[in-house]
Amino acid sequence: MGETYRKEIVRRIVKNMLDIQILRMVQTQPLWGYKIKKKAEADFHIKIRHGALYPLLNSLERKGLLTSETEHQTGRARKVYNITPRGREYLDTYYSILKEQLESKQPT
Amino acid sequence: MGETYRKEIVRRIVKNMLDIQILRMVQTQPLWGYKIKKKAEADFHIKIRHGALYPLLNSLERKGLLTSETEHQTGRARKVYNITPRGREYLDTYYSILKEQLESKQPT
DNA sequence: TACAATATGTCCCATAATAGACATATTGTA
DNA sequence: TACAATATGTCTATTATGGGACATATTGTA
Repeated sequence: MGETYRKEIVRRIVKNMLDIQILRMVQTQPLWGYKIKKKAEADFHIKIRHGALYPLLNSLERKGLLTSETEHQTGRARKVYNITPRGREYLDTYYSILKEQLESKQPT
Repeated sequence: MGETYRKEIVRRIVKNMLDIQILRMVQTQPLWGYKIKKKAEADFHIKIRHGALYPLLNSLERKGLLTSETEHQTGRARKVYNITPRGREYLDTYYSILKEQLESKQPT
């Protein structure tokens, strides 16, 4: 069927909205950078560079959309991220705009 | 209410998916560049540079997502754009990915 | 003892994107 | 007759982005 452009559009959305995709993943379950990388690569079939991901995670924490706790149990320390109320607000706003796009309304 | 991030997210979507927003507008009614600029600025409350818009419209036509007919009636000639079956396919794929995002599914 | 995998971080350079100017043409209005 | 609005187009200098290297640390395995 008409899935010619699927890969291209998914790629564009993940590339430009990677922070939002991270919020979506972390909302489902707390995750750390390395796991987010692996999960995003598996889910979206695109390559995520860690050199871009870790600075992004740090900036999301600075913006108050994520919080982190360092876990020392396994191997090298992991920074496990959780979504904050602000992060949920950001996601909810995103979802409400998507709904309007689907209803063919222009965001106001 | 929680609309703190609304402007920012709309801006990001329109900036990164301007071609898709153009397809959405043109699907509703045939439009020309100047009108698309004015409509996008009114609907999304962002500034659209014509120096970016016209090359984008030409590339959408080259890709077969839009077709144009030149109208000579009024003032300077207008290139009135219509969406093509390919353009509709592109939009439909976009909408199906948005639906998956809303259902919290990962695109496959 | 290497090497692969896990885990997080910075930095640079080449390429890509963007803002804004330059360019032209028509119509209506002050 | 200017000027604003309509209408479409290109070009360049600056800015932003991205790929990939450099860096370090731990655990498990061949």
